[in-house]
Amino acid sequence: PFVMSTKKNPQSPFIQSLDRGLTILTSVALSKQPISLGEIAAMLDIDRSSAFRLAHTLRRRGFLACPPGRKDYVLGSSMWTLSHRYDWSNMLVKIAHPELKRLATEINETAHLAIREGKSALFVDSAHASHVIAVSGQTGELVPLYCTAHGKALLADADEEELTSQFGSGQLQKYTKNTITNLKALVKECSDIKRRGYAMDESEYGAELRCIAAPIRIGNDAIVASIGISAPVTRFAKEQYPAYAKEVLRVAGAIGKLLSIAEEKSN
Amino acid sequence: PFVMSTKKNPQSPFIQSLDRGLTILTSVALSKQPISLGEIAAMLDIDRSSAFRLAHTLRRRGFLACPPGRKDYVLGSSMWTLSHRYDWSNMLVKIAHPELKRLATEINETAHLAIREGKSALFVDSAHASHVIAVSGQTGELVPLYCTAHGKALLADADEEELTSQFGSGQLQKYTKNTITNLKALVKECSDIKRRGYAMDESEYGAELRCIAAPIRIGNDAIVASIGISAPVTRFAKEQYPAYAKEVLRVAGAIGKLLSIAEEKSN
DNA sequence: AATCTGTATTGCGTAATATGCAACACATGG
DNA sequence: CCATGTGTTGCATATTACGCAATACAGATT
Repeated sequence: PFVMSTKKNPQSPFIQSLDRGLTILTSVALSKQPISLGEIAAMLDIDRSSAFRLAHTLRRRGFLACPPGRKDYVLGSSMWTLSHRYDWSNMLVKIAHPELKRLATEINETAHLAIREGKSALFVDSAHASHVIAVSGQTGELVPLYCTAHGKALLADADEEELTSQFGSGQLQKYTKNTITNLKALVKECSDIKRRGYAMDESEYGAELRCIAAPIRIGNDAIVASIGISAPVTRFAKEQYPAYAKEVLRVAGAIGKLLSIAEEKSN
Repeated sequence: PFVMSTKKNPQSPFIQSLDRGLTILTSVALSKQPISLGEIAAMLDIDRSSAFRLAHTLRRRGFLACPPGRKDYVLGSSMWTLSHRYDWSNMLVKIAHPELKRLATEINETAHLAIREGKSALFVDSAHASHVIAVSGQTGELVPLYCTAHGKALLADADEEELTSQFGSGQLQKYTKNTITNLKALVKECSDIKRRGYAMDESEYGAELRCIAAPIRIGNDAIVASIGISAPVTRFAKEQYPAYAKEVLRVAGAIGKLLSIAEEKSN
């Protein structure tokens, strides 16, 4: 039980310096403060000169930048440009659609896929069931975050501070008699959702409409989307929540895992 | 359509394999299609095996991913996570604020900094002049993209296809008698703005308000924000547009350059 | 099925490359 | 002014990543 040998691992050939560069990138991105060369060197346990050359290469390519005047590093513009040029929702839709369809078929109700866009949730895909009376929520529609199942699922990780900065501390707009209008109540609701894993919408935005949604997480961490099913209260009884929750959670987990097929296979 | 600069620069020491990895990352991000190993190898003019090891390392770290079933590469979840965890607007504000203040002082009117958030422009910072009657636009306020100077500046690069997918092909909401409600007209307006470099708001959203704004570009390319000045028509005459434009363009360019201090200094 | 073609993946020797050391530059603060 | 902490560069060495070639695997063609 000693020495972690990065020596012979025939399963995964990896390029040391690239790997180190990516470690730097990750650390800088996750840190709220600019990171100095010394910290980088210490973190990787390498010489300062090596750290400098790596950081310098990242800077040349615009992945890191130095705040004007200072000499430590922050994330550069390339990260912004690249991740914005890339059509994430398209990729999400492509990967998630089969699962979305399976969910809709299994429950036999309309299933939706949503992402966050500013203060709203945006439906980016849906799969309809055989029912004639489909739920209104169309692909492309924007709905408020604080009073829909998808929206609240997307907010699951938000704390009071974040919610306040998003919605202010005043009253929220009331759409139906069930709409949460109080920020404190919203904070509680979010923490419940986070613990429970899924969010419910008891006609809080659209009348006579019930919805259940779960956040889709990358690496069991960052929330990137939500998936759920909606139906008129006439077809979707309160008693069905537990059964539907099970399915929705399973599918949300499955999609999250699919999105994370970044890591190598098994070895 | 890739551009590789193979220029040698003995002054700046850079790590070959890291640089190659970043090139791969960039290419994959900018390509609409998944990229195969062969293409990567050809692009870098290296052996397939080397390309494989680089790509494999990127995949291990989640910067690249393979679409389920397929064996070519798309951008991975790490890029999304990292760039979203990072507080870009905060960095933008920090870097741009001194320039924003100088602009406000020079023109002696309120200057605003905005970013795009979904279908709206979001004011993230402002600098006020000595005038008592300040313009309403407060930091944190959301305004429509298609009928404000900041919004239109942020849309400058959008083509008809993108505008249609954002606003649909129907009529746009009319706020004042000057509001552009026709998509065709908006397309024309955007191309004019792109050519001219700045956008104007002739009381198209708020009555009796004039505004001029210019897009802030990273590397003279991607639009990341907009900067401009606003004032009541009683103080901001049409004749002042050219003079104000000059200042706004200069400041927008300066901020864009500051944001791009990713590259090395002078060498 | 068997073969073939193209691609992904792995082993290995070698040479190029990244590394640590040490010297140098540069700023900050005493 | 020197002291001390950074960031930066030159250089020799061995570690590292490279290309080659062999192997594995998948899809199409016969």
